[in-house]
Formats: sequence, structure tokens, C-alpha cells
Amino acid sequence: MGRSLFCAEAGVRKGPWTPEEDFILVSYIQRHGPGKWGSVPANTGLMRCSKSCRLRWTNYLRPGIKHGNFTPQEEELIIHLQSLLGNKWAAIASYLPQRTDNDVKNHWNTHMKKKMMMMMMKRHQAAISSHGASSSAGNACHELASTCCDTGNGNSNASTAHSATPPISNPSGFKYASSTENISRLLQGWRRRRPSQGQDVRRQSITNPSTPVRSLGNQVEVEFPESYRPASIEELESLQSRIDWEESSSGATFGGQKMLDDQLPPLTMLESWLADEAA
DNA sequence: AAGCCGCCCAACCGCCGCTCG
DNA sequence: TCGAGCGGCGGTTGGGCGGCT
Repeated sequence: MGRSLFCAEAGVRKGPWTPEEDFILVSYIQRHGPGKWGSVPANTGLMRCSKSCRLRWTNYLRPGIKHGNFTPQEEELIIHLQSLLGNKWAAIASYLPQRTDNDVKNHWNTHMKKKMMMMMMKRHQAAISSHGASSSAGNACHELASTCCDTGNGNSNASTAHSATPPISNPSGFKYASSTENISRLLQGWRRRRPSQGQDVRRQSITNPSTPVRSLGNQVEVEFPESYRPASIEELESLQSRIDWEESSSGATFGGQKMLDDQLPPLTMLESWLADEAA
């Protein structure tokens, strides 16, 4: 496979984007829509590689992006999703339409990892004080390491996190929620535990995806082709409806096995903690 | 006031998977 | 069928900034 080196072309500019560059990029996308990133530098005269243009657009210039503080609801949703999906930031970000994967990833690495570490330490100490050096303390340690220190692939996180609790039965190994089962369980669990807030989180974070940008730093109006728009709440709801329908018609499955609701695999420590917090 | 330190986040890097000729 | 090109993703880096001494 030919692997193109990142921005390996000569004369390619690196570093922070200037307002002028942003203006050029946004103007171009306004006319042509996002995509065809390979032709963007040539057509705009930007001394940036195509990847850099795409990243700048998706992480910063794209309309509907919210920067700044994450709400507690957003954080809880991220924790919940991370415990289920592992470090699949793009997948997690897809449930937070106003946030980019980069934002979620940065927020996790800079804020939430630390919070989780503190929470685990508290639990660890509580376990020690109440049971001595019990197995639960050992489990807490193990999960602490898995959750907070794992910077490897996301699957390892998801799978190791479950080692403190009985692993999900899956002969082919735990997989990221490319399966609707995982997503379904996730959303169901979220609804069960946070019946109103779970919905609110998603409603709050929705911007009308078809709303063009009226002022974007340089007062550029952007209109998008039909082919481009971020996931809307309707799409998320539709996804959930489809998942619900699939489950009702085929029975809930997990790891390729049919499973009744009360036979669902146990929640991870993090999820249990979220439930405690919500109670 | 100046230097140091730690934090934050935009951007970079490298790999993977898909598409298309 | 094969391989080049491209888009996407997750991990990492480093510059800027604010707080502290």
C-alpha cells in the first residue's frame, strides 16, 4: 500500500493557521463543499497539504462546532461511551454532534483522565479502609490502570476494563461497537439510568445542521451541499429506533449470542459509578 | 519583574482501510 | 487483481499562556 507521508511535499506550510488561510479555505468550501481535499491546496493556492486543510475544517472551521467547556452531562456521556467503546474518539464524538473527535480526545486526556484517576483512588482507599486489602481493592487498582493509563488501542481498554468484572462473552474478542448491539446497550443503559438527562444531553448539543454559517470569524456565509452535514438528533434517534427494531425482531444479541435483557453482561466499574452518581 | 513550571489545545504524524483506475 | 491515492482515525507533540515563586 502506498502510504503518503503527512505533508511531505516541499514548500508546505506548517503550524498555526492564519485568519487569511481560514478565509480562503472557508470561501473555497462555501463554493465547492467539503471533500476532494486533494484538490484544495491546488485550487486555493494555500500552501497547506490536503490533510491539514481537512483537519482545519473538521476540527475548527466546520459550522456547529462548540468550543470551550464541556458540560457535566457531556462529560458523563463521554465517560459512559469511553467505558463501552474504548478510545474510539470519532465514534464517541458522533454522539456529541457539536464536538469533534479531537476535542473529545483532548478533553479526555487533559481533564477527565485525571478526574477518573482521582475517583479510582478514592474508591481504592475506601475499599482498603472497609475491607482491608480485599480483592475489590485489587480490582480497583487493575481497572485504574486499565482506564487511566491505557494509551494503547481502544479495544485493549475496553477489554481490559472488563477483566475486573466477568468478561463479555465473545469468542472473537471484544469489538468496538461496529455492532448495533453495543450501541443499543449503551443507549438503553443511558436511558435507563438517566431517563431525562440522557435525552437532554443530546438535544442540547444539537444545532440545526442545515443552518449556514453567518459569521465565522471572517463573516463568511457557508452553505453546504446536500451530501454534507453532521449527524442530527433525528438521525441519532432514527439510529436508536432502528436498533430497537432490530432487537425486537431478532432478540438482543451480544457477542453473537442471543441474550435476554437481564442476562446482559455486567456493567463496568465506571458505569456502576455513573449509576451511583445519577442516583 | 523575571524565570520557571504545568496545563491546554491546535496541529502534526503515521497507520489503516476504502475506492478507483 | 493489484496498487496508488485519498480520507479518516488515534496517538503524540510543542507552542502559547497563565499561575506560582
